[in-house]
Amino acid sequence: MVEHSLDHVFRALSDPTRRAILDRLAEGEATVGRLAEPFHVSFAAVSKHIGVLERAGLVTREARGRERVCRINPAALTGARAWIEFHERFWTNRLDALDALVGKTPGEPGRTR
Amino acid sequence: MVEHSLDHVFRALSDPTRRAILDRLAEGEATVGRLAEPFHVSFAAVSKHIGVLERAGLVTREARGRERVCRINPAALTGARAWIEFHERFWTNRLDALDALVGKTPGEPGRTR
DNA sequence: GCTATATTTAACCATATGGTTGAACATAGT
DNA sequence: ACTATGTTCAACCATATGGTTAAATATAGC
Repeated sequence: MVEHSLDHVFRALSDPTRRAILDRLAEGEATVGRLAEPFHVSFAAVSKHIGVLERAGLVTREARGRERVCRINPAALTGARAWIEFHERFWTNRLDALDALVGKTPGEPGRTR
Repeated sequence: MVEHSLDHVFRALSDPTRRAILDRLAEGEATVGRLAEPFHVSFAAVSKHIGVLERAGLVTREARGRERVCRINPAALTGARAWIEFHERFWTNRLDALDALVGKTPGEPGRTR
């Protein structure tokens, strides 16, 4: 429900390691330790990455004993998807409309007016 | 067409100024100069931002005389949207399935087993 | 050719990012 | 209580980012 800032969500998604962490989390919840295993970076680095994901609202960390269990929060993605969907559609329509207006089949490069 | 790296696309979208530039471009093509007007940042800064968007494949710059006309390239968004859609759906299904399995209505925090 | 305009490039600055290692903290297990 | 384990925090480093201003480049127009 919290409004997850597009800034943070997009930023979080822009790193391949973080996307891989999300991929892994998609297979089910996991502790930080297990999340770190497949990556060649240090434990602390993964912890930081998870921090970024957490701040973006994409994952939650729950203390379970001395471990921290991470889970995914799909809701945090809806804002980002909505933004993209809207613009993708809007732009495409716009460009189609322009092309229709000009009656343009692509390939008149350098039209100077 | 070109495979626009998710890294670059998400990164480009993570900045509010750049998203605003895209919004503005959605209203139609515009020169760098006109794009820079509404923003309080310097001309060069906007030029750089456009460079980022261009490298991500989100906009194209075409030289028209001494001006550069920027246009939007919606196709560059499809990869990002696909990623989000897939994961959003996948995760949601997963979590639903888990909840169904456990017959769990949320609210048993700190379950130690 | 000279000058004005549009844009990029270069040099620079402050801060953020992603990475490291090692210390600190919290809990499990003996 | 002690020790081992899981995780975070702190300090640090290199590089990237977003911003600036000033110089360089390219074209338009006289």
